Amino acid sequence: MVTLAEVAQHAGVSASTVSYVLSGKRSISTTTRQRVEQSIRELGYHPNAGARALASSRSNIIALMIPLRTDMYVPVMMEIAIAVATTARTHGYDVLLLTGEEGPDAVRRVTGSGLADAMILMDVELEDERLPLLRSTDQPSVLIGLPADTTGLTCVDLDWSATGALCVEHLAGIGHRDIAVIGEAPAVYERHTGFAERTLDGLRSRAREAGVRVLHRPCEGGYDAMALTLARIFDERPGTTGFVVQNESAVEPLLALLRQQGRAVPEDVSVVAVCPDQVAVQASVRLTSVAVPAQEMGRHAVEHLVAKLDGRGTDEVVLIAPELTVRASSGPAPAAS
Amino acid sequence: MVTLAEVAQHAGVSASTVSYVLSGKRSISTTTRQRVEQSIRELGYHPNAGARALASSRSNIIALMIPLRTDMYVPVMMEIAIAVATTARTHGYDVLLLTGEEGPDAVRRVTGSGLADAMILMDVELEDERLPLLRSTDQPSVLIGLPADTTGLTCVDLDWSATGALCVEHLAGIGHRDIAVIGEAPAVYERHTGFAERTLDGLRSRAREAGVRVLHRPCEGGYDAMALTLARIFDERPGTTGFVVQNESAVEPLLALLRQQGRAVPEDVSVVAVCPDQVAVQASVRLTSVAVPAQEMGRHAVEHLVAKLDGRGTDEVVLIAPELTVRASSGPAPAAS
DNA sequence: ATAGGTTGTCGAAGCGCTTCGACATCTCTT
DNA sequence: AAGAGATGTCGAAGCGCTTCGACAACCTAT
Repeated sequence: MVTLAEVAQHAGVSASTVSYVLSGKRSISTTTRQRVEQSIRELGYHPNAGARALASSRSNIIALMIPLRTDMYVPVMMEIAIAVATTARTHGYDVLLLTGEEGPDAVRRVTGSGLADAMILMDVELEDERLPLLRSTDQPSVLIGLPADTTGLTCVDLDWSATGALCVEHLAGIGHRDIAVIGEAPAVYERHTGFAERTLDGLRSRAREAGVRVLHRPCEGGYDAMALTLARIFDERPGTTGFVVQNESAVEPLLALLRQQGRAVPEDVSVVAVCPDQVAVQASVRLTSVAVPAQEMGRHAVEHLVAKLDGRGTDEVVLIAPELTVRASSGPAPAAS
Repeated sequence: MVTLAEVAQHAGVSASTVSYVLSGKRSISTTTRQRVEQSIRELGYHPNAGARALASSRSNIIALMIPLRTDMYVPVMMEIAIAVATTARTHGYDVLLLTGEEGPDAVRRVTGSGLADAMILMDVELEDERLPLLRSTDQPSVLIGLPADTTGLTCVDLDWSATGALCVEHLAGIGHRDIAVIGEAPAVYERHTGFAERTLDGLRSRAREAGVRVLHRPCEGGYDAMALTLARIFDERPGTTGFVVQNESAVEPLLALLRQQGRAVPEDVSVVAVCPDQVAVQASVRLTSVAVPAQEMGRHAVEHLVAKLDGRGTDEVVLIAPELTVRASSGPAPAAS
């Protein structure tokens, strides 16, 4: 293992000079710099992470807490995680993967041990039990998701409320009066996950304004659950012509069941999905959808965090504006018969 | 930030004693141990990760390299990643998330800097460019996936060749003579990803033995691609009655298209999928499938790695035996008409 | 020509921990 | 009763780096 001292010796300078070449925190003459860089290359030197962390009290690691649960759409999580990792690298940080398993203790452990310089939390609940810890520490953090009380926190999220409103707006705008919302699994609501509830709020308040009716039903993914849910919906509101789906694993079942029941999309019923674009275009009907901007969320989170770590940056809530793309699954409501 | 020295002072012992209490590397009297543990708790002490890494040259971090690509089934990756992270924690390790982006350089960086004690590599290609580096370093590593040459490496993987064989066996056993294989996206084969090619090998050699015909077609996921692929298959082999699908995003499109064409599953055609059980049971037809044991792979990988780090453990290739579960998508081949 | 500023380099201290050898006590043997 | 072996504790060295203050050496500007 090559050390700084060896590089220094090889280049004929002192250790501190090598350190300053590496960090750029003091000016170094061009000739010296080049000599040092040459030595670094020749010896294949890599600074030791532990020593660096100890001396500088900076680990250059960002912790990412992802949930264990699988009741949320996994590809979105993954996409965020990957965006976080790659963005972090461009700023010189590595990413430590923490699962929800440890719960709030993980926050304590990471903060206390200096393992990471900062954290990103996913799957935030409205009253998340990690928040008090976060507020009481001076370690920078960013939430992906919005808790009930955001004072003293930095959050990045899609504007779910606006997302819900946008869906209703679109459907109401093309004449639908009875809208059913296929939501996430019941457990998601029971946990009071922010995004699910906020979407619903947005949906409902816009519906009130637009004078349309909304029926919300949580739904586990899969065909059987969807069949049951759908039956109940048409039972209760036979006039339903618009669907909003916020549950990726319910999308395909819904389309298949509608088809099976002889309800044509978009002639008889319209469907708007809240899902990544990739899902929307790969479905059996190209779906009108509001995109979940997973990459953007991950990137934003890291960039805010890095800003904070650099002493720039402030606590703030960044809501990404939703965008609805009209595709083949929505159209004018059929004339009431 | 509480330090070891402060704990020592608080407990009225020397720093080294506290260290030995923590590590258990020397015997400590019960009374002293308790006093120290008490102090640790009272002060809320957490050992500093950097200092520890520096002094012990052990970071207690395992690096996990996951691919960037999204042409493989993401939930499986995620499941492995989560299994790795949770299993690692039970052994006192944290997980560093590396994306494929950096390529082989990431291996150099992590090895050289002592950031991680060991690595787990996913998405292994037959001639993976990271392998030479891995072989030339003494840092323990485990591959999830099988390269062409495994000498000096430890690998964990599903026995894909046996998986392919098993699928054919099942279909041939219930009378199917013409089998079509819907594979992963073409890019996966072009990259020479081990699992895809091995499955195919297993499929083909067993087919030869069983005297059945196999037609393999790579397929991007989604409806349009699947429609095209399916049309070509029936065009070339109208008598096809058995399908093997190794591409989660083609499963549902396939079922929908078959239904649409009036081919009943399993009466007219049988479908065997290679996918996680969850996908198999959530599909519109409960699928006969060979499970991809994602969790098991992740767990195994970590356990082998930890064994190596503890000085136990050897280089070896662990192939997990595939298991086929018969569900509702496969049945006797229709009598030839 | 000289005070005052830059610029580039160095030495040394110290980050918080692990670990080794030393040593003081005990507890058996014989 | 004395030596041998456990057992429990301590002090000190050192892991590889960052960073601070010091100080030459070189510029200006007067």
